[in-house]
Amino acid sequence: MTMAGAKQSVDLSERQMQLIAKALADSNRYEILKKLASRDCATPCSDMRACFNIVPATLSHHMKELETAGLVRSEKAGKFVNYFAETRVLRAYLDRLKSDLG
Amino acid sequence: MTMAGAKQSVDLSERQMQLIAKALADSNRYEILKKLASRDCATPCSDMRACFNIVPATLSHHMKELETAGLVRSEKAGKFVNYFAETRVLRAYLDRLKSDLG
DNA sequence: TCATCAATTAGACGTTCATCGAATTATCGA
DNA sequence: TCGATAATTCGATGAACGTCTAATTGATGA
Repeated sequence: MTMAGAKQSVDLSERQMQLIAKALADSNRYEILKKLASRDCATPCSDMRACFNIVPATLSHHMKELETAGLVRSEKAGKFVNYFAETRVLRAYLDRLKSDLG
Repeated sequence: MTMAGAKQSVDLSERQMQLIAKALADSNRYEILKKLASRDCATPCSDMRACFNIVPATLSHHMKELETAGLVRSEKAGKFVNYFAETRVLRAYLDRLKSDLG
């Protein structure tokens, strides 16, 4: 039992560690995640299509990669989709890198 | 001017950020780096060939990738090559991720 | 209901990548 | 000097990836 009120810490599998590293290795995805993390509110899909010079299909592909890696969560809002950065997963990734490679 | 005696902090270019992420995305390279980081002493090339089920050419390729990313430094010792983990670069990478995406 | 718009999926294309065997370079000991 | 050993480089191959266009799904408002 950990401290009451503390957010559950995330445990990452080897597979997820690879997925995260791969997700961060593409500059478009990195910028997308950076933007998502900078606002801590919902960010609609179309907002990002305006920022990054990519076609909808490509953006969709990248968002899926980020979601599969666990770095991003999505919520449907009618016709639209909102995205959120999963900061806990990123933190877990950083902690793991530090403990494995520090 | 920073504190006297403090190691110079490393500034990473966008390009190097990508190279590091990509270097960490391969499981063989990750394990190699992990091994290198666990010993803080020199590790000969042949030591690693014994641990990972890789042919010399492939190991050479991975070490080059890690060196290009800046995560590893090498020193020739006669017929052999010794490798060292560049912990300062890794630390800089973690700091940068935290400040960009935290 | 139907036309419109948001987003995803499917399929294709060119590039990058991990891996290997073979050839090459470099160093050491006999 | 010469054979043996360590490591790198070269060239090839098959898989994975980023990107695009076109087709599809899903939801909204007229």
